[in-house]
Amino acid sequence: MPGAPPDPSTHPLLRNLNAPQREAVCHAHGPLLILAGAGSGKTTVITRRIAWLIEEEGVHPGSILAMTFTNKAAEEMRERVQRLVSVPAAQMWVSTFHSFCTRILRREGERTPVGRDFVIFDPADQKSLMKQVLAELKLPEKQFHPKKALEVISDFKNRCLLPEEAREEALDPWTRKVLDAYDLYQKGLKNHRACDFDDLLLYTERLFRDPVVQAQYGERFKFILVDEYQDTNRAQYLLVQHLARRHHNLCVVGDEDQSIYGWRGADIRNILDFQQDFPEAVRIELLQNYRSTKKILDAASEVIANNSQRVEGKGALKTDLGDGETITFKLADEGRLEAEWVVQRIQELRYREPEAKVAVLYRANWQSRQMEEALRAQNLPYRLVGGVKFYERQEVKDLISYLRLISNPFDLVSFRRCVNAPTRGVGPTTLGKIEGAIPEGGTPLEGLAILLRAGELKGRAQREMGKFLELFHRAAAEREGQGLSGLVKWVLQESGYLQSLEDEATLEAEGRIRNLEEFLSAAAESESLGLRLSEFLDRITLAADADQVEESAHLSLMTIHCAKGLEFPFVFVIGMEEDVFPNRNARETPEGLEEERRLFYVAITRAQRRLTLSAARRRRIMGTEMLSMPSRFLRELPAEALTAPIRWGTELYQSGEGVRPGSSFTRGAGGGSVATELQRIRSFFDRVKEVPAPSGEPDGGRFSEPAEAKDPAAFEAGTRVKSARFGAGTVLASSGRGEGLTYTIRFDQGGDRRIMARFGGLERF
DNA sequence: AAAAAGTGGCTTTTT
DNA sequence: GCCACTTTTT
Repeated sequence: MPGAPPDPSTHPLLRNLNAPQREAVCHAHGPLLILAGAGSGKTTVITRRIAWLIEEEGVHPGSILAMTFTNKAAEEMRERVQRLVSVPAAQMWVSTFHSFCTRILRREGERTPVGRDFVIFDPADQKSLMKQVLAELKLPEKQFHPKKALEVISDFKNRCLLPEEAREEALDPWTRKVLDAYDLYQKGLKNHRACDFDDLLLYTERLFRDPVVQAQYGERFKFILVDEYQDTNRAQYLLVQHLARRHHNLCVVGDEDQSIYGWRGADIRNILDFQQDFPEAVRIELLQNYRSTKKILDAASEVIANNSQRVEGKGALKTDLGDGETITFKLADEGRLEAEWVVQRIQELRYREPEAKVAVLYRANWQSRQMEEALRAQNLPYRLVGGVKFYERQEVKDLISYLRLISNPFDLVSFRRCVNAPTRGVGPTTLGKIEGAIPEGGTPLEGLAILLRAGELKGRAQREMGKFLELFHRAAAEREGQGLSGLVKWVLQESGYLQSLEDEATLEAEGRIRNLEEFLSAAAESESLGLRLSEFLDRITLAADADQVEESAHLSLMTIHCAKGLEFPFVFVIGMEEDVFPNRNARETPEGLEEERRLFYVAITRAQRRLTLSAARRRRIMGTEMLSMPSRFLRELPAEALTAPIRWGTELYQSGEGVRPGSSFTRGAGGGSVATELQRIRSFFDRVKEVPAPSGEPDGGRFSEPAEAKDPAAFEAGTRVKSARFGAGTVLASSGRGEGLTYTIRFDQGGDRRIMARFGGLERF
């Protein structure tokens, strides 16, 4: 209570906290910005602050709202708060933005276009609907990729713009066409009574524009907390503004250096401008790091110092954990060898510390494959996070489509899926008839019933469709009668889906049955939590990769995005190569590059004791052998980070201070433009063939082997060539042979092209 | 209509 | 290299 500050040595909620942490915990009223550096005990501070509000300020748990980005983070937060307080914390609203919005829309949903019994479309459903839309608009998929269109639409939605509003912006003709698709896509969603992920935020934000609704929820949530504030997009930002307008008790926690979701519409300015939004805001910096040793932290600081988009006047992270080990870097000749080397290091580590927790981190999911192969070869168990998700497997999606159609009969996408799974003799023709028979504002099942009554279906289709329709009639009763898992079991039996898999009697079908059994136990678990069908469906489509991280796993493989918020004593970051990390698509713009750098910062700061980086000179990407160049981020590491200078190509390469005199590498990515930076790297690459590779170099020395060395006339990767049409360039890779021999060439004037040897008129240059 | 065989296209990152 | 999509065969 107000008055003399509690004695930190006696109050349990302040025990073992440093000064700024204590300040943050005790701050109750008014806007608060907590800049929480990596490993600064953020979660402890957040949970204790909530506990403080409840215990010391007498705040009712039901008037506290906390937003996170993953379900796992939400659950952890709730549990930890519960352990600190004496009253039940169940009434606290702790959830992801998306779950929060779902909850609101299910209460207030009669005011949105989709009502309250909507389904949530996952990306696959979205794509399926978008394809229909594009076909209807006669937009060729060649120019209008469904995925691309959806991305553009998602950008608009994240900025809270509906089609009509988006149209007011100055747009190129292509985007205008996409807006037509947006319009029709929204209508399609409405017909399906469906929301996509972005709609959840968009509709809720619209709802809160209504002063009455805003007052209602604004009054209710007296204390609002947003975690990972740097990752909020415009819609989330506005949502929070609406809710906080009444009480101004808004606490946001974040770290602009860990903003890595710009591609999903996150706007780093939200956190950079918080103090402008709330001039009375108190700002607290948590800079004491309790996770990593000094060398790791120094490396992180040096790397991130190259970014310009940062909070002004923020201090640097400190640690008391000692200098620790030097960061090491391994350059392997080839991707497979890189993976094998990492596995070997892990085995050595295991020998000394059998219980050591290790993570292998990478930029993109495809990089896990070689690691997995190498791990399997050594029989090392590992846990893979992300990749092909459980709920995206074919058989699981099939089963879900039944459940969704039971839950929401307007869902045509699900209808299309389950109507012929297992095969019931319904092809495109029959499906077209059914869809044509759907009455205005009716459901696909009604359409089917009409068709059957009219005797339009013959033979197998007629028999099977009769049974199919009956299934859904009986489902209503089943849904009441038995629990969730009972319903799932019933659907598996009655639909004949399980039977058809059993009949297949293949190894693959067996695996699918096992997956369905796993799904069944997921349903049973949700049932025991008292979830209803629609809530269960929400839960599984809003489940994130990061939710399945098992902290108990001894060896985890995951993307850096998935690793955010986690820590491991031993961390490997693989694939430290240009075009892999930083990713090829991100390096073109300064913002993209800065985000990649933040991603690297996140990767580094996951490590507690030892950080190991690795790269490969050569690797197969998309089936073709590619040469790689060192990631520019390697150069941004402190000079001593690389234990010894290494050779990459013909250059002597060392981090921190550029390379030996005369090299094309110089320091300072922060300064030069992207173009000059690229030019530098390109010229480095071009020099490769000019100098003969030194021999006796333990790391191999040679820049590369020819990708496919069989044709005597073939150009090796790295060869300078001239094309009549495109001028001079450097061979990056070759594929195919004989007539089909094709080179990938990076031309000096810009752009990579694939050119067939027999047409290209290529000559050595 | 369903299964098998062939072709092209392309991969960040995810709630 | 893999997967989604298309064409061919049954």
